[in-house]
Amino acid sequence: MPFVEIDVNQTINDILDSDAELKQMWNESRTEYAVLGELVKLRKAQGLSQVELAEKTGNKQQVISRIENKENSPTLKTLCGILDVLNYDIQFVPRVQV
Amino acid sequence: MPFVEIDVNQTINDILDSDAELKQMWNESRTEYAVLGELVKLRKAQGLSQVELAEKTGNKQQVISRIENKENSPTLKTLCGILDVLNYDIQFVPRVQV
DNA sequence: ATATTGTACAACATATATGTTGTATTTGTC
DNA sequence: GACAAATACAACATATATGTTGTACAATAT
Repeated sequence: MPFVEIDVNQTINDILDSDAELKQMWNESRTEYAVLGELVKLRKAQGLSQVELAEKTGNKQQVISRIENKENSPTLKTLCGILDVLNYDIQFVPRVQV
Repeated sequence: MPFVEIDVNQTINDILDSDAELKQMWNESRTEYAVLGELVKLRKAQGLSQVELAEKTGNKQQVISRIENKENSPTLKTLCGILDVLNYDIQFVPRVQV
């Protein structure tokens, strides 16, 4: 099969523009998913497994997994517990133009 | 009654140092409470009432109240919904020395 | 004083996050 | 392939966030 170049973002935008309801769902979860993606990066950057992180935060590996896989939306309490272990803080910053 | 100068932080530290269990609770909620405090500031800075913010986010005024008063720990979904309305993003930053 | 607005509180139902246990699947290494 | 570690999945119980309605309380303005 020959290579086919696609612009993923453009493709996503096309799809979203064709479905208002889907677009709303997308926008509603964009911020949250970005945060969770960062969280996974932080854990891996510190060489921690889900099991290790779970032990340090007093959670279960399964809980970490569900959060990282966006199956659950963690409470701020849980999120802060994780960030405490990773030695990170949360900051609110004015949104920049997308 | 004459003025009595006290160092609030020192007083808090003294109390916490005398009760290990209390100290743990304090540390566990410090990060979360700081975040929620910022959230209230952002809302007020934009001149929004709890009712207005609730309408814009699709939540109830009572929910906003419980979050701001630290009675509930909001889900990341709820938090991001609020920040979307306030036009703010979440950033993780390495913790600085307290 | 009355009215209005903003916020807090209370009780209960529902939705969802977490706890728990067990296991399956993936990934990497030998 | 065999093995171990890491991660994902599944089912169920419990804890807690949110939805909902009603109301109380505080502050402010008229």
